[in-house]
Amino acid sequence: MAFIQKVKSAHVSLGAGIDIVAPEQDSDEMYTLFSGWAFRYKELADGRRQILNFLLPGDLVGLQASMFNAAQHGIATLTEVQLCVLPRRKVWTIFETMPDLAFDITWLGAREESIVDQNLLTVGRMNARERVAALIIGLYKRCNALGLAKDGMFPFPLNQHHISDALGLSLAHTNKTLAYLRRIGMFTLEGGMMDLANPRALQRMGQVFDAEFQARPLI
Amino acid sequence: MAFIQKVKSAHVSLGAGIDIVAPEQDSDEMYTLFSGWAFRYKELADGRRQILNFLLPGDLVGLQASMFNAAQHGIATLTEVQLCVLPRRKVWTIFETMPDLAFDITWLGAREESIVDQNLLTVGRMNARERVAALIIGLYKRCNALGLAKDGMFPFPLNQHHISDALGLSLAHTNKTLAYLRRIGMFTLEGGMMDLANPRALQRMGQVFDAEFQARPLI
DNA sequence: CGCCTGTTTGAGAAGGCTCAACGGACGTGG
DNA sequence: CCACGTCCGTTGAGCCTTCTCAAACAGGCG
Repeated sequence: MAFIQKVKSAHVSLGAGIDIVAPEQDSDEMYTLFSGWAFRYKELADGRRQILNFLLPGDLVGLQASMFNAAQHGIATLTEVQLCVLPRRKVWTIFETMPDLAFDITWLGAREESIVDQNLLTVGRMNARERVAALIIGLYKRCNALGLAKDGMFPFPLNQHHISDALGLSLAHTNKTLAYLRRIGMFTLEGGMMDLANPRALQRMGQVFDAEFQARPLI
Repeated sequence: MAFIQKVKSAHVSLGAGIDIVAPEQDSDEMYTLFSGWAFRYKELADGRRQILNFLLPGDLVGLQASMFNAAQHGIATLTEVQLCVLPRRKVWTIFETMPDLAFDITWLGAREESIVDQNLLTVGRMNARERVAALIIGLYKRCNALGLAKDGMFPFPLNQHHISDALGLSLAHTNKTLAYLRRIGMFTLEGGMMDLANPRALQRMGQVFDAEFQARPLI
């Protein structure tokens, strides 16, 4: 967030369920997410969709797009969103004149990759219950770090379609798995607020380790 | 590779099947892969392993590790390997004094993430045959770009264990899927060399798009 | 020769998928 | 005010892809 404050320029507001960057699009801007939720995704030709990771306030939007000629993925909003715009050519200016900010950009990129890594482990090697647990607890921890959670409660703007596409499961099976976790009392969800009765138990089920992403001292 | 040449300092050689960075390890160095193959991976407590991506010559090794206090993943060699060492504190020096190289580091990080993105799509949304095809064709294309492939032939140092751990499949099913692809004449494999009879057909099966990773002009 | 690593194959089980239908909440238009 | 469409969540039946478990085989090496 400190990073955002420094580079802040124009704000842009967008509604929920909108594509910020379409797949294959040649976007000319990089953004930073100031408020709201978004997600990155990829699609196959026949429509199968995989959500790569969710973006929360403070995350960089479109770093890849600003490095390559065409984005390899799409980005869409989950809620209303406020973006801080960063014109692409300014990225290079940052590298030239503000090495500490350039370092922050790289750091944010590395952190995002680390999240995608974790998602790949989840999707590749966990069963349905573990996957759902890992997703919920992962988002909970990120909300917690941002001060958006309070004793087990946090905003949860995903629908079951998003969950299944993030976890590589079918919609029907996602629903049944959620029903199971709800039945054994792991959570309740209403009005877009998730309420975790026992985060520790959910964390065990999701096999999530504590990754803190502490910045290293630079020297 | 141009990047490597500029930062080249000490060379290190390692044998095959060795951990460069163990999970959770606090590594003090970043490397760049000069020759040979390696891979990044994550493990669950009970031993299930997911390979995140494969590293070929020119790839950065341990960028995440150099940004965070503890690596969130392990890195191991697949073949004999030559590394160029880059002490961690020198990373900061690069950002301070060589913005173009700093940009290259960020670019390489973004490209690696883009590969992990693709792997997540593959593992999350493709069936076994598509996954194997996507893996083989993906490695083929990377070898091609490095000049390591010649009319459908390229080095393939993975065993079936690596393939199954990269694709989120069981060893047995990986074997049967490979047998199927071999039976219908998609490839032959002997002595660590993969020979693709019909790369186009394999590419269709793997639903792999052409991602070229062209660097954007900086301004 | 025996052992180890890596590959192959089969039988049976099961987790997850597909297809189909239904219900509730909400918004829109007549 | 009601009829209708749409979005989202729910549920059931049956199938099938993939997994687990087990055993056997091939090659390399001490």
